[in-house]
Amino acid sequence: MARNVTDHRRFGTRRTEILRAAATLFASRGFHGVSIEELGRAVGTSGPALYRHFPGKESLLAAMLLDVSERLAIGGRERVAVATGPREALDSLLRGHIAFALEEPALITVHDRELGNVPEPERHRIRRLQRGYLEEWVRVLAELRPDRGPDLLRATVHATFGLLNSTPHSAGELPEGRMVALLLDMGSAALLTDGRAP
Amino acid sequence: MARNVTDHRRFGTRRTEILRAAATLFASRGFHGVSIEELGRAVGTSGPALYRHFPGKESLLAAMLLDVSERLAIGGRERVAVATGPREALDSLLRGHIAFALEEPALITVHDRELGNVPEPERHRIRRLQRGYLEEWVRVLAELRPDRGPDLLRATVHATFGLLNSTPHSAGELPEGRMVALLLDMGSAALLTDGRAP
DNA sequence: CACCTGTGTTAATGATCACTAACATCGGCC
DNA sequence: GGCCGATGTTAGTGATCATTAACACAGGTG
Repeated sequence: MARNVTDHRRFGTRRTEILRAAATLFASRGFHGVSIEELGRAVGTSGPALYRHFPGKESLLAAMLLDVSERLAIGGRERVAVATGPREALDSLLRGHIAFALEEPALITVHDRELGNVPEPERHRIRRLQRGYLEEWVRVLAELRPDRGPDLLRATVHATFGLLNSTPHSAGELPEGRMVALLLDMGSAALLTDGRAP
Repeated sequence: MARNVTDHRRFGTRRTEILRAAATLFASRGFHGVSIEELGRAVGTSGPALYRHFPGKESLLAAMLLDVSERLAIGGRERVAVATGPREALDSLLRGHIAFALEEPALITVHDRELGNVPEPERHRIRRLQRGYLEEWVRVLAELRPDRGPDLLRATVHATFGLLNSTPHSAGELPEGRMVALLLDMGSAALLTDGRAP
């Protein structure tokens, strides 16, 4: 039978709770460094209960990365669609990514460390989503830096992601508002530098 | 008896060979994702042979991270000592870090992911070395940006490390020379931006 | 009330892992 | 030539792990 809305919601809540707990554990000790038993304990059950929600440990990771990648990709597309010009679009992409990285540091960390542990059908989908998100940035940046070729643009965006995603590792160094401002400044500067040293 | 130079060299070579192989394996699958047997196979022996060189898996990781941290810290100190001014010092720090990240992507990756798996006496030493390296950058940057407080400077340098260390993940996108130039540009821009949007 | 579905439990099970034991080989040195 | 230290080997060993089996129980629905 088809599951009704209430069931979907309840199911989703539990699932989400597990994914959230798993994210922080995976982020701090790595996928292979966390046991099913530990994951269960983190949500108040014992290990094997998780198999009611995911067919296996790898599927849990896959679901997590798929969700992150989708949120980033969809968010990016929406922000660009709404913006009135490339400079505004880039600024919005930056703000969105920074907000995400500060709100969900564990997810960001797992997202760019554990792709290799996702089994193959899903890995490909995640890669596609990540690539789509990157290309969204590249398209915007291409309008602002028409002198640069696509490979250079991709590398530029990649490095900027590295900058923005480093937040989890320096968490707590600065109050959130100042961290947002700093990352925005540094990200813009890194993306838009024309190569002439100041 | 004291080991003579030849023995030291041979010993060092084998040890180094193991550490190098371990670095690439740890970088791609994580500390817990690689078995002793695999580590051995990667250097042409079988698993337990490694216990002739390291007392355990964790000690192997500790030796690896200690070595990286030392090389970075010592290299940084030397570069700053030799430079004639802060701008030159910063440029030299950037070039040194970029060269390291491009030459040893696996080491850089393991270096900022696996500290948590190092047992306690060594973990503390590694942290101290990492901190020393960071402070070297902070001291230099403080001279160029006297308006900024130490917390802001630390966060700035941290984010820059994130930018520079992202290279392993975007390897092969650009020929090495252009990658160096790009990272140098982006790093300088990120470190020195004055916050006024261009 | 009977049943089904969602969710949990504890107790295997077989694989894998880090590490140890016992033994082999080989090169240099007295 | 015999010893010894460095470096291997294979065969355990006990722990831990992911996963499965068998069962329990609650809530809603027929």
